[in-house]
Amino acid sequence: MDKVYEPRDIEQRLYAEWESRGYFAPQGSGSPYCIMIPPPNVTGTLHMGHAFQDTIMDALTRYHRMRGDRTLWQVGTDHAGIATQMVVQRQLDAAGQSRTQMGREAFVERVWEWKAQSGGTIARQLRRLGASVDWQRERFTMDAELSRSVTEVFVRLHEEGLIYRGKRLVNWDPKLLTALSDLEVIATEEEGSLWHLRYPLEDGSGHLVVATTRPETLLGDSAVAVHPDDERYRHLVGKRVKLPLTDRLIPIIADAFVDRDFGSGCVKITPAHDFTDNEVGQRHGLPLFNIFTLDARLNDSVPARLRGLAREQARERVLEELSGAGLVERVDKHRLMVPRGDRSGVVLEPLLTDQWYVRIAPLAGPAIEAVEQGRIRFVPENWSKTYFEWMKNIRDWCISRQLWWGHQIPAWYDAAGNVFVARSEAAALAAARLMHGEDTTLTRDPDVLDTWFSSALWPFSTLGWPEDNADLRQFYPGNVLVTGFDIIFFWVARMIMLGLKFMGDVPFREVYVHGLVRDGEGQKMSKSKGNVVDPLDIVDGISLEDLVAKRTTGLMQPHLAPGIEKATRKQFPSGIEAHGTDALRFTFASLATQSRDIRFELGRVAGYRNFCNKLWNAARFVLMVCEDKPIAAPHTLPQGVVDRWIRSRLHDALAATESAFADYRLDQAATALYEFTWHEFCDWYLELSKPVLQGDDAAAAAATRRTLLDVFEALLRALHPVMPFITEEIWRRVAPVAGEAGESIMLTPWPDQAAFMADNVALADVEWIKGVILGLRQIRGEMDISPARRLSPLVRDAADSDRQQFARHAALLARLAGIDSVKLLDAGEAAPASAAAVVGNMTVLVPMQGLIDPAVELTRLTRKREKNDQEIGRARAKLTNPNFVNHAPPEVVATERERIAQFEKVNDSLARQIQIVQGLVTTGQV
RNA sequence: AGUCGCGUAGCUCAGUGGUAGAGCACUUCCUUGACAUGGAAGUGGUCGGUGGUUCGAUCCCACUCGCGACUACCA
Repeated sequence: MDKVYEPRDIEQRLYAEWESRGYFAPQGSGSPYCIMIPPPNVTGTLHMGHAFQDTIMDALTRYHRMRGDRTLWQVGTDHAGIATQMVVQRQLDAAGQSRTQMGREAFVERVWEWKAQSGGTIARQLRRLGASVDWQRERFTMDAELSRSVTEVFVRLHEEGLIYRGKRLVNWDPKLLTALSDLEVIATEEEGSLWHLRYPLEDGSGHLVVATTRPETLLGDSAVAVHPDDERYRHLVGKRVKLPLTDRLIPIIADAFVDRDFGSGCVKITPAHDFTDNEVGQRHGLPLFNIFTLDARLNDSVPARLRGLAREQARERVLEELSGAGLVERVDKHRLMVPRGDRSGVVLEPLLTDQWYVRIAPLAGPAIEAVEQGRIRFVPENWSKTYFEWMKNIRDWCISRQLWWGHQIPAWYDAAGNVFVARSEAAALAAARLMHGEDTTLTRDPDVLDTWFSSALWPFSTLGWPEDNADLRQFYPGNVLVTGFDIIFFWVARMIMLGLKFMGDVPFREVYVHGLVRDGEGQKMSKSKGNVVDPLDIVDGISLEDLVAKRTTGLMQPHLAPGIEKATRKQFPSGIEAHGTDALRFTFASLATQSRDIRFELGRVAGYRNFCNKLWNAARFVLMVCEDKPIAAPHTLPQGVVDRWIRSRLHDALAATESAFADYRLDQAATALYEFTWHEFCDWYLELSKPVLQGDDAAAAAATRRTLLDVFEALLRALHPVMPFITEEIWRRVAPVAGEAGESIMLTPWPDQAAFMADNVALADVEWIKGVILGLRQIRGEMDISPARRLSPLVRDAADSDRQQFARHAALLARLAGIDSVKLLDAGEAAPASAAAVVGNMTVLVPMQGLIDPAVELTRLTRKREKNDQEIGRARAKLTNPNFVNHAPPEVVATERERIAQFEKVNDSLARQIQIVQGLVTTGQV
């Protein structure tokens, strides 16, 4: 084995093997365990959020597979309607082609080509991460089978009256020329103005002042509203004003929604272009004046001179004309919430159009109950509040999009505009002809469904629904959904609603909501900020030049490139080193806390790369001392205290890891395993084993080899869910030596705690050994005594048990503490001038012999005593407080008394020692 | 406006009603046959502030300051 772990070649080779041997498919007869991957955009690429999420899911999947569950991690991709269509459209633009010229069929064909070309990227990237998804079952939301599910759901919902078509105000994207759902609207606070406009009263007796942030929509006003109790305007209610720039007379109405303290207290009502106004309009039976075209220009309903103006120009012109007429009273600066499309970024326009909607209330009720009743559990629990908050105020879901890429709505119209919703065109036609005659012809609704409509079916459409089959029965409901909080509404809630509706059961039992990965400064990673890190660049490494190129090409706003380049060069002066997949995965696991934001820092990955290397070298050691050497038979219980100790510690580490997995606390699992591997197994056990392995007792050495192999092999398995590659690579070398059969660590069972006994006696003994070693190391460390220098310490106040321990562990102490001999002093026996370490009830003395500066030793001892004094002070304060003694639980009081006794004992020794050393310092003798 | 979250070592974060932890960084020493991507020792924190509950609060409660996210029809 190489001295340094080199993941590069190992990872891809192992993954190919796993996949080709079919290890990822559900196996065995254990209870089913299923995770549905949140399907990434088929033409997308893997980002840090994916990598984080996939690491969590893979760790859970591998863990459950090892626990014997019949495990399925369902993989697949999403067609991502708007996003994908935009990408292809941009490609066409660049090539000087136009979508509309091309026609629908050719365009859709073109998108499929793009999918074929780029669709494999994210799958390849998933493989590099080690994701143990079952590729045999890979699905795509526009596969024939899944499309069939979509149609089926649509038709059934329509039959039940839960899908309807209606002309309503909808969030319209004037750039993409499609309707959007409420969730696709990003409300941003922006700087704007509040214009105070004068609307002349019909009778010429003056004017009303109306405050608005959108003066151009004045052309579509139907009324002016005031609060019914507003004394200033009460007498005007029922009268009319002359709408400026038009000849229309509009009424002054009273409605309690008006806030008297905002603006002038008078609101213009534009029912065709504002959601609130629309409701007011309905309440008061006001007419709707649509003044915009689909691309947000003024239409023919406005005065001829204004027609065709884009809404921004329209605003200018309207204001010009109003000020010309003296109708602008004043303009205030005003911060307002502006609705923008989450894809296009342009300001959305509430527009009156025909769209399809899902009547959501009947679906939301059961979905709320499912969570209330605990049939679905959010982890962390808090997210259920967010879920309830939204679900209880949910509004009908606009599901039609004026796009070409997606599931076309299964609705057909005859010439008279009658609509036929059916599973196929033939069925629609049959129905139409039955009703309206044999010569009826149909045209299909051109719209497609919101991408999230098909995503909502993912937990059952991927398993073959509406067919009934074994997979569906086994793997629905899934066990856990792993997702970010950003799509609780978009996806989680909708899966719950439709799962309950069509499967009669929840789609998953638990929803594990993880945090969002941000950069080291806490900024969201985005291409335009230039702070994106490709997870595979952390795995494989990347040169600075390549990184700069990657970050600065293909920018939507090319002018940002220089800034991005500069920042990148500063942050990564020499590019990014290769860290390997396992190091990255371990990093993600360690970051999987319950916090909402996760700051990703490369330094952390480097730390875990070092951890991989540590494990690698532990393997080298284990192999070196075990290969071709006598090894005790498996299942022989070790007698050596150190062997028993490490087994007991592994027992605890496994318990901690298991409970961490059960709680979705991968950070705690990672910590438990890291801690055990590095600070117990490597730092102590490997060192403590050396004297035995090199000693004369062949039987003891063979027994230690057994434990070494047992513990290490089990450790590899415990680490495998998080670090699949390195553990597999090492396991294949170690398993044969350990006498373990099997092709792959992937197929081994999760280590059994019962095989590693808890052993309190061994724990106490090793604590004693460590105490002596640490005490001596401290003296060495602080006195700068060379490790090469052997010591011959003396021990004062040794009890019989201490004597026995010294005798038993002489070889260990000789090696780890670097001591030649130990002399146990009798009571009252004089000692030479020494540095001292208090260990339990005894004091270990290292004769100074010119090695030790008494002054330094004096400071050291004094500092120790001061610390102890603080503890004693605090403990005494408690114990002298009668309230504490009377009210605190007796065991707490007892512990406190013990502590104080212990500290005092130590301080007695220290005081004695300080006195001696003090003497040396003042006399200058050593 | 409403809902939720965060504030702990220089940095990034765990954590607990009774003794405050990790990683990185920092200081000193060490090329000891697993590992310098290493080993040993060490420095560093009135746990945002105030008040309350309690024998005891970093932890529970209230208020407050600072930051953030989400939801929402103040034109």
